[in-house]
Amino acid sequence: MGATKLEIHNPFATEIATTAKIFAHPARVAILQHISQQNSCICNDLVDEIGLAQATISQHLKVINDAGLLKGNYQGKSMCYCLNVERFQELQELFNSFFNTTVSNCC
Amino acid sequence: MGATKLEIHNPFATEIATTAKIFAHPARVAILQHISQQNSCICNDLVDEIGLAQATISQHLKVINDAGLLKGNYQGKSMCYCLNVERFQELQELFNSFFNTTVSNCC
DNA sequence: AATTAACATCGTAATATTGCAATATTACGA
DNA sequence: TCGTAATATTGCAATATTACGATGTTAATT
Repeated sequence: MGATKLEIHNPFATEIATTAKIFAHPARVAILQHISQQNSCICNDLVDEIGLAQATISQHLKVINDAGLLKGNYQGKSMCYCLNVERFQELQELFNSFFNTTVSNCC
Repeated sequence: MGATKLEIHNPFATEIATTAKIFAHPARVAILQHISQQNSCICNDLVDEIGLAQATISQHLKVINDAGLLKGNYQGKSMCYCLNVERFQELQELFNSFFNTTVSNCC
């Protein structure tokens, strides 16, 4: 008991929830904001900027990356974390389709 | 260790994350969808519809209500859970302001 | 007043998430 | 190739979330 009963919910609800989870932590939102504001690709200063340990930042980046929200150069010392704008807009549209189909019918 | 370090993040990131958490569970998304699709105010069939125990549904409703997303009649046998559309649209705009200010500058 | 319907709340168990130290791994430069 | 910088992964510990049974609350009905 206690675990999320994912399987019982409809696919759209599950998709919205899964997407929302990406943004459900301030560190991940801050990371996305920071990557967006950077003119340079070298984003190894996220640790200083966000104020969490390197392992923790790396973990959050993995969540963001697994969602398909990053692209760029992932090799060596000068890594590059850039926003995958196409994917980001996809998620925005997904949210908007949820918001726009959810209306009030009573009261 | 392990707890979310909420206080270290910027207010906007925290606000986005807090809002995202509301939608970060499929049951809550499904509840919002169902309330939206109902023509009647009497929403006591959520338990049958969603497939979770009454206590669990009530708990999720509390999260949704605490976010200001519900309005209606909360007394006695004929309760009414209706969507507070104004608040819902506020949250949509909050998300969109995040999406629209987060862009890609490199790669 | 007692009953009942419809929820809310409490207590607790199960699971998920977050955070970090320690330890890989990877690629570049000397 | 050796050292180093930059990041990923692993292995916990701490905390948060989810779920439900049991019980409390509230208002309409009998």
